[in-house]
Amino acid sequence: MDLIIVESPTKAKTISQFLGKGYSVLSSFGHVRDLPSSTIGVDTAKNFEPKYIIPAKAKPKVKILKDETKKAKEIILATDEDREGEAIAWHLSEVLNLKEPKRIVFHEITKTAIEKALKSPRKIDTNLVNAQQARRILDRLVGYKLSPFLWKKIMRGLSAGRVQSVATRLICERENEIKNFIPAEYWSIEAKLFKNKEFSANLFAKNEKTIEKLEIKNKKEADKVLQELEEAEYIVENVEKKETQRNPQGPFITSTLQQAAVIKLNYSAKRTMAIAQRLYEKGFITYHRTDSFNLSTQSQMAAKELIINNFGKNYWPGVIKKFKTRSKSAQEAHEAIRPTHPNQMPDNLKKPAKLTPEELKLYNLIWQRFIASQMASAVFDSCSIDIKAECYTFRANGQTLKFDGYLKVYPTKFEEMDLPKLNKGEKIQLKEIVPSQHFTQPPARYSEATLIKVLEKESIGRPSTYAPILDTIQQRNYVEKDENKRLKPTNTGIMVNDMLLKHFPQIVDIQFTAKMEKEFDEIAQGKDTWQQTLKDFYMPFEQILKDKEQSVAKMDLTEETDKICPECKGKMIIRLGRYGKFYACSKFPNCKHTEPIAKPSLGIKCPKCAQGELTEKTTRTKKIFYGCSLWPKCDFALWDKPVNEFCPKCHSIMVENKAKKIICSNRACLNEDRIKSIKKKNKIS
DNA sequence: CAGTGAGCGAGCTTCCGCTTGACTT
Repeated sequence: MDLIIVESPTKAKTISQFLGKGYSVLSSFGHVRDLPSSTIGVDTAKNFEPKYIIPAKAKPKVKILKDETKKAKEIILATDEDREGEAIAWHLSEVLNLKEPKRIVFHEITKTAIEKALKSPRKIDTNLVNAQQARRILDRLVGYKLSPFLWKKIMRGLSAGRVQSVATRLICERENEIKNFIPAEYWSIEAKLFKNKEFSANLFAKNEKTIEKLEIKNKKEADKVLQELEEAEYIVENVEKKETQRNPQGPFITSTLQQAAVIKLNYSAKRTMAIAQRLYEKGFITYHRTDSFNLSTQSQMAAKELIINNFGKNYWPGVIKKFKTRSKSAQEAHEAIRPTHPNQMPDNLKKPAKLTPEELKLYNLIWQRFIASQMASAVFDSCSIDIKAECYTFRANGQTLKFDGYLKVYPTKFEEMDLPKLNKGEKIQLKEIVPSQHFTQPPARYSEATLIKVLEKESIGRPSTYAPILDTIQQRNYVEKDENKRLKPTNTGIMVNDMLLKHFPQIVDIQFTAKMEKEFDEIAQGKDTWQQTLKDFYMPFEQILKDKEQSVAKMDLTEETDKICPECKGKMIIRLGRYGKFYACSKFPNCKHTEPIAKPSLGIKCPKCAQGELTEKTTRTKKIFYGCSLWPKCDFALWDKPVNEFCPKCHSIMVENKAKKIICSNRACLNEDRIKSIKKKNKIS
């Protein structure tokens, strides 16, 4: 029996179905070795020698692989064909002590692709492995050198890294643009016209021979134009008709799926990935962490058949549509995200409910996008009419849908406007002329969707990390979501960004990753060594770091207050401790008095001591809970937010749970209800 | 579920990219 090792257990399962008895297929669950997390694990003095360990989490998996390796005749490493996959293969061969490992690759999980791959094994690509090592070690050096710098100069627990620091920077800079934005006034002038039917045209140019673009900056200018138009005749100057096409977008890849799910379903990137994971495990979609638009020929033929059978021949474009990656850093180890069986229509999955509602919604989106990608373009009849009035030109634009094409399956918004049939020289009746004042708008804060788009464009982060990046910068409290789920920097985020921007501009440079990616490519092509690349980066970095540790002062984060210390009558100040801000006496260490900064009371008397009031508090891990203001005298506390109501049955205080339902805070009382309701249900069925 | 800062010095915080559970409500 031969042993094949892949990265994902679901992939292993699928492949073993294709191959049958002669093979055992197991998975590594991603990387099996890494640098230790407790120390830097890189000896910069010894040519950047890395120290790899098997993380505790990976140990049981590695043990299984070791045991199975002993039983197997031949070991075949079938990890993904990209930089990380090659490195995983190498780490596996090291850990499992493989003398001559066979390495195979495939880009689609189909029987033919795998059988073909098995016929042409190769050796592990050492250059590609070294490119990965350079990437890994660079990230470790940046992260584990800059973070401690921030601990020393700002406060403990902060972090910096090649990816998270740039993501934070983007959000901070957008906020600055918004803050510094000066709105500019401008005016538009619309003519409501009539010829057989009403339509409207916008003023856009003056002196049609020279075509000056017209900018109206204020009311005075607008009034002047209106005055000049008072006696004007409106005459058709030009009519242009043409057919325009709208082409379908490519099938989803991780980044575009996350963007569409935020916009169309209001799912966060994290939630989207969790749902996609389940769809993948249940066998409904192909792998969901990918940067490739490739589609298996099989799937495209299935799409063709489905399109022709369900919508008709004219909805099939006549050729198989292929989409190319725009991103230079794409590694294309997988297919695009598509339904594994295109003829599994979302509507047919509703009745015997194999999918949860959210799974079905996401599956539907993936299915539609994939099928649409293989469909014919939509066709519009568009028309542009120029109308002259005095020295001014108005333009009316119209379009009507002639053929819906792919829009039948993947609908997007468009406006239709049917203009009347007009001929050059015709005179048009003016109904009304409408001037309106506008102001230019500042750019919008990033949403998860728009930030991921920029990160991908700049080659920062990978499909497997877009969602975690968003989590990290929020968990570190650099960024938070506003009421519209848009990303805005916190004070901490701004502080850290300012510090990094001022002292380490080369690291938080938007281009930094792209530059390093070029270097990694050189290593992968054998044109440069990984040690030299790291040396070129690290030598100057180390020197700058040394200088900055000396020259940069620790930030003073204490704040003055009017509060007087009840013990020594000294002034109280606000200090920043491990668990956030607190009041401390300025006479410290002579006076050790401290007080927590209380959140406003909820106006509810403590049900336990009847003296204190309930207030919002936070645990050391920053989780919110509600406790008595007289702590430590009274230890009453709740996780859920209390409301000023009491349980009619047990008289405990009521709380609002996460589902925003008002329930009794007494667990025993609640359990009684739950048991009752379960019994009721059973009776009915 | 609840503590904090100085300094002493111990022990701890931290990166990115691959992959999924095992806890409990």
